[in-house]
Amino acid sequence: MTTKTRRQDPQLAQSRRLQVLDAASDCFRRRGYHGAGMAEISKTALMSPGHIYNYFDNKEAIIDAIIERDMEEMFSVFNTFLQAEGPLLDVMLDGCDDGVDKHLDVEKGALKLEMLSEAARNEKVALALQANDVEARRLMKQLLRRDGSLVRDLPEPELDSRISVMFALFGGLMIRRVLNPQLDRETVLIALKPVIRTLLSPF
Amino acid sequence: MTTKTRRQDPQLAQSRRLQVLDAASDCFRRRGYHGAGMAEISKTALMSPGHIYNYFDNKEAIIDAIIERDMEEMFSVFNTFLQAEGPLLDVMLDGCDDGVDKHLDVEKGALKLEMLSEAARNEKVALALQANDVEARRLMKQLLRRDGSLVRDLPEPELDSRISVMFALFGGLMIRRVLNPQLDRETVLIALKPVIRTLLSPF
Amino acid sequence: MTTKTRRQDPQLAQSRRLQVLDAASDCFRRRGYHGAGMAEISKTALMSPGHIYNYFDNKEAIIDAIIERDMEEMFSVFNTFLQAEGPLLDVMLDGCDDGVDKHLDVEKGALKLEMLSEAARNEKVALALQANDVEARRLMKQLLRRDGSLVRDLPEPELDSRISVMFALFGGLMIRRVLNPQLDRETVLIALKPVIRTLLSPF
Amino acid sequence: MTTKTRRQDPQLAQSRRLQVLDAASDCFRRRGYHGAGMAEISKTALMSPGHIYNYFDNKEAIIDAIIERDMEEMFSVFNTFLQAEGPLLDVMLDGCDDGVDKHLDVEKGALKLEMLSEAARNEKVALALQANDVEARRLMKQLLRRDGSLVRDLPEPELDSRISVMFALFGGLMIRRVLNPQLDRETVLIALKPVIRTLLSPF
DNA sequence: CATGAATGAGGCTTCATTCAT
DNA sequence: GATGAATGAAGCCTCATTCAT
Repeated sequence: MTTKTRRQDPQLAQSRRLQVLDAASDCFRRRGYHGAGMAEISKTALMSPGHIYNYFDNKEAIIDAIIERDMEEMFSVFNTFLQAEGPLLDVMLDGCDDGVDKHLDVEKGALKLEMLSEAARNEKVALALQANDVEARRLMKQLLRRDGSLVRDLPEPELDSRISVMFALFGGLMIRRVLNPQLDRETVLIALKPVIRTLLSPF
Repeated sequence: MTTKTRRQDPQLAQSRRLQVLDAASDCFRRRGYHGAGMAEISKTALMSPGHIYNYFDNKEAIIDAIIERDMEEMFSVFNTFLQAEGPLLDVMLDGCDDGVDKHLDVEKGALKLEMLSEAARNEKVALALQANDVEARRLMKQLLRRDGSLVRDLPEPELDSRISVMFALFGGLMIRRVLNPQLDRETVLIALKPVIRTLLSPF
Repeated sequence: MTTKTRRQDPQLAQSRRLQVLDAASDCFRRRGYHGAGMAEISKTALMSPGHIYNYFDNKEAIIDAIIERDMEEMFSVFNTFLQAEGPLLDVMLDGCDDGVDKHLDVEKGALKLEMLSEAARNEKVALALQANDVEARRLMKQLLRRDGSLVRDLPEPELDSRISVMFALFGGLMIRRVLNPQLDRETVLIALKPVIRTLLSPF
Repeated sequence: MTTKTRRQDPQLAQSRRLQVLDAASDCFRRRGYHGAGMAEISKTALMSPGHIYNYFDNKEAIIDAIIERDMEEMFSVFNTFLQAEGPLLDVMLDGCDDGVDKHLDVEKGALKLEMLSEAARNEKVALALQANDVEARRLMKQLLRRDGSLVRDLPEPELDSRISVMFALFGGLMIRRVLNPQLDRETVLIALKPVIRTLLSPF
């Protein structure tokens, strides 16, 4: 039934790719990109090392794919915001809780940090992440310029700054989590919301 | 000249250690912890690979020492703030420029990110960084509680939150730099200063 | 149509074998025995990798079969000579042009050299090639002993020597081609024909 | 005594390089370039695999060095001829015996064939061998043009042809040896010398 | 104190071969 | 008969670490 036939099944191929991606994400998170060996990844993926190379050209292609997957996930989050009704400030403040949760997630954070530090020495990874970020900033700006935003008429550079600071804030939470594992969502939110309010209102 | 005894010159030993630390910082910055080999470090330090092991047990011990040194540097920054006169808000807003500069520095950032992602999988590194952070938060709180602070009388959790958010903000700048290399200090400051003002004033 | 029985069609089997042999010859020529993978061969043969193993036990069996086929081809060349009329010297000199062409052919040469160097370490290949050579020398001697040969009455060892030298000469052309790709047929023939004349006349 | 000191000893380095070269020649001969693994080479060289890479960038660099070594050996042979007195024909006929011996040497031949077939698919190896051959032909032509040569005044293309044929002849002996291991020097010489005489005299 | 030659485990990747379908 | 997904041993190479000098 589920396994109809094995002959050139794109369904299967896709599922195998995901298997590898999941396993690799896991391993990179736990051991880092360099620390995780293909052997471990293949074992985690319940697949022979050699077979992984039917789906990915090499180890780097795997992290590339992981980044791409991340991108898609992020876009969907932005889409949620873009489709939300009402004043932007409220929408964003409501979204804060989830945003903090996501960025305090220790597992996701470790993987993201791993990719970021890999980017510092791996041109290709850097470019992928940067392309991703360009898009994220574009979507964010769209959000800030839409109806119901208190900052929709501010000049470009000021929006750029607000976006950078806001992104820094959330990105920085991943770092906080590593440096201060006790940090919890509620604590963060106390000061975070006022800051978000500042960033989404004219100064 | 100074103590001509041949055996164990602690002066020399210390200088040799620093030589290695400087070289290693440089290499880790450029190539990352895993990317930098002992061979390269030893060449940069003008010292044989073997000899490095007279000062450090292994590669990991080197990054531990670098972290420790980083800590000391950070404390001196805090001391500057603690000794500054006048209303805290002004002191901090003045300090912002330097703070942004430091956290946008691409080289330092790369090394820091490297250490952070190493922390995710290396208990010892994690503990060192966390200990450092505990101290940093303690010093920061001291700052917020001192005379001339508009938030000195706020309850503990609220201060904790403000500190975490502020730290996240600056830490996040390192990430921004990787994801958006064009980002410059002036742009960041536009929105950053209002945010700092928010964080240092009662809501 | 021909014998519609589904099971074991020797006709088809034979054609499949040839398909593989042609593909493999091609691949070995281009990439060498070790350089050509079964994947490439199977793609060239328009056949799945697994299916090849229905016709050949393993990769080595393929090169064995190729050698065998080469042998047959060579015999047919000799037969042409054996059936030619007229004084041997003339026949051979006429055949020279084709012989040079064949041995300067870069593709065939690459494959032959491949097999020769494989022979140096692969007993089975060596024996096949040697058996082939024994037969070639036998046919050559038949040629030299026939009517119209100026050397037909010379003692055995002398004929053996002439044969060996002549074979060395043509074999060596394959090597020349690798070492001196500019070498062309006309140039070779200038000195080759006098040498052949020497070899086919009493000293 | 022999081991004066280990500090940066170019003597030692050279001897280590040769150790590797000898071992690799041996292994390539026995197993072929692809068949011989670095592990086997390192074991044969009594040296760890890793250490080999202190002397050679990679496996290919080893075969390059072997080819270079071969070149030098060949040049010294030509020098012997160039320095010999008397009519060229006599010099060469005298040199024949050694030449045949060398080209019938089964070990050297296997290695040479290996390199030749590797050249068919490895550009760099091919270029090295070809450069070598250009030089060999140049030296040979020098020989044919010198005093005491019966062919010194022949036109260029005719000399080129004679050289190519002569080189083919000797190169072909390596092949003969593989295909006909019984072949011995004396047998070859019977017909070889008249051929050489033909090649070194006007037709 | 200092060197750098030497080691060898382990990393990524390839590829001949198998087998369920 | 035929497929191609899957295996895993083995290949080349790197690099942290050791040790004789």
